[in-house]
Amino acid sequence: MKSPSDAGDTEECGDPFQWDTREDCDVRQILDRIADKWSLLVIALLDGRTLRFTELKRTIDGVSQRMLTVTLRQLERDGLVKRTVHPVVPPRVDYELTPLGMSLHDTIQALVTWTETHQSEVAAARTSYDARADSELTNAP
Amino acid sequence: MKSPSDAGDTEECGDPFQWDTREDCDVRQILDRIADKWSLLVIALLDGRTLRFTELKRTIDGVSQRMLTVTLRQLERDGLVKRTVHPVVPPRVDYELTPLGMSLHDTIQALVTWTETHQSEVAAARTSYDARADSELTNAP
DNA sequence: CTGTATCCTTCTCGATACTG
DNA sequence: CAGTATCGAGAAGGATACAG
Repeated sequence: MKSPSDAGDTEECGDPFQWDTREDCDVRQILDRIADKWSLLVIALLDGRTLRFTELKRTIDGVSQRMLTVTLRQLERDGLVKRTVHPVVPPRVDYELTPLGMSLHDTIQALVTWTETHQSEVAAARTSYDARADSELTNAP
Repeated sequence: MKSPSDAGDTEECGDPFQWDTREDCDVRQILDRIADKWSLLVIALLDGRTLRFTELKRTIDGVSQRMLTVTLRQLERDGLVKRTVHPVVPPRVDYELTPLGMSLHDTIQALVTWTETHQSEVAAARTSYDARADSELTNAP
């Protein structure tokens, strides 16, 4: 079901169990990029609207100016985000999703939704695991 | 500095525009974890089957023994992967998705599929971006 | 306002060696 | 086979200053 051999690509990822696990594969490179902490948040936030640099920075708690700039540049380079500079003073730069970015947004949003839905289960699992590891340390020094 | 001065701020992740962007939010923590490079691959590979440690290591090109161990421990702690130790010699440890992990797998797989489907578009966007940046450099301002 | 450039700390990650 | 432990290189990331 995950045969990547449809884009006329030269990658020999025909094996459904092996697909793109090689490091030099394009899919791996792209996956590493969009699976990025900040990229995920930016794409999730640019949900059908335009935001300015400062708005993004203010909304994403904890992001530094540098990392936001770097992230936006990467997303722009990958064709996921469109950057519009308005020649006014003070400068105004708008960011919005491209059609490609919008198609990715649906998937990203599904990931966010899953996290929101199952966060209590994950938290419970962590507590359980930590308790178990703790008792093992006590019982078997 | 994890005090976002939320004196009267409510933990309201239901807001579609603000949701979980604060760093101390559980969703952010979990998102950072599952958006991890290796976690993504492991979950994608454990698609309805059981794999041994060595099988995973051999399949995921480029992963070190250390990172695979760390990743698997995290996934086990989060309740996404079940680890089964068989008391035999030589040791045999099986890894498989838990029901919670399976529910996440669907979303992860969608992300992988998106990447496979759109990798050529992303590659084209990168080429275009690089060419544009290059010509700007040539056009010495 | 929206960056770029620089320095510097942090911490991930890989290589290696060793254990049950 | 399946880890654990340790260490060092190098990247990631934050703080700051400054420019357009």
